[in-house]
Amino acid sequence: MTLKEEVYRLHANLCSGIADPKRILILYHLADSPATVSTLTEILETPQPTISRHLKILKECGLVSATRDGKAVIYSLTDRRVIKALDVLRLVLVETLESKSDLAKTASDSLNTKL
Amino acid sequence: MTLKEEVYRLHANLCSGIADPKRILILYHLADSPATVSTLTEILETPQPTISRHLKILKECGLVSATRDGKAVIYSLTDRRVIKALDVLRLVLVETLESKSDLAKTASDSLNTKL
DNA sequence: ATAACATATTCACATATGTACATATGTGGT
DNA sequence: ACCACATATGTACATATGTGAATATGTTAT
Repeated sequence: MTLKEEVYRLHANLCSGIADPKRILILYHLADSPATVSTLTEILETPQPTISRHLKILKECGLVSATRDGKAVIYSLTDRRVIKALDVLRLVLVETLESKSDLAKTASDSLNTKL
Repeated sequence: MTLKEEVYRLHANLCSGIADPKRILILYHLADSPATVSTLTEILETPQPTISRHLKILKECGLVSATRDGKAVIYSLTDRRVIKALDVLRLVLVETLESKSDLAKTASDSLNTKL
């Protein structure tokens, strides 16, 4: 594999880190403020092991970082620019959807307030 | 599924559109200029059916659009902001890698010239 | 050391994804 | 109609990914 291919593979790997609905939700929650696994488990109403595994993936991508505080492990966003990039993609998504279905219309309404 | 979940699912689907090395390469090539399937097949040295499939996925995500010109089908980038977002992610990736391995150093050198 | 809590990992399973090969569809020229 | 070229699709296969249940690891307090 050439260096170029390797770099693009790494880039793809980073992108696959943000290619899951739960992980996007996690990232947006961490954008507001750092949080523990328990907190995210409650907020996302998802089993704790599932949250842990998603966080592990995000950490391996370098998207989040973890610090231990006693029993709890606090996860926080490594770089806020990732959220900026996600917002751009979201906007493009919304504009694409707007020219399609009814769901899109409703979805874009609910999203425009956040962007 | 709630609307919120649905929107995040769609967002994740868009992200998975850019979560493959070959598709990222395709997007960057289309960023330079529109191209046909044949052209991309030659440039990426990848079987034509594979290229067609990747383009289909990118089209379904709304990331590229296709227009037919005689026998050829010309694919082009739908929205350049996607490249902007990818560049941001690439930059974050490079900075993350810089604090890790030797590959990272070389990779970041070769990337810095492009960003 | 033990108990209680927070987080991480293992396993088994279903589903999704990428690929190559062969083949089908579509388009223009003769 | 036929042929040649460009693109798309069907099939089969290997690999990757997400999930829940059970369990393991780590941390603090007593």
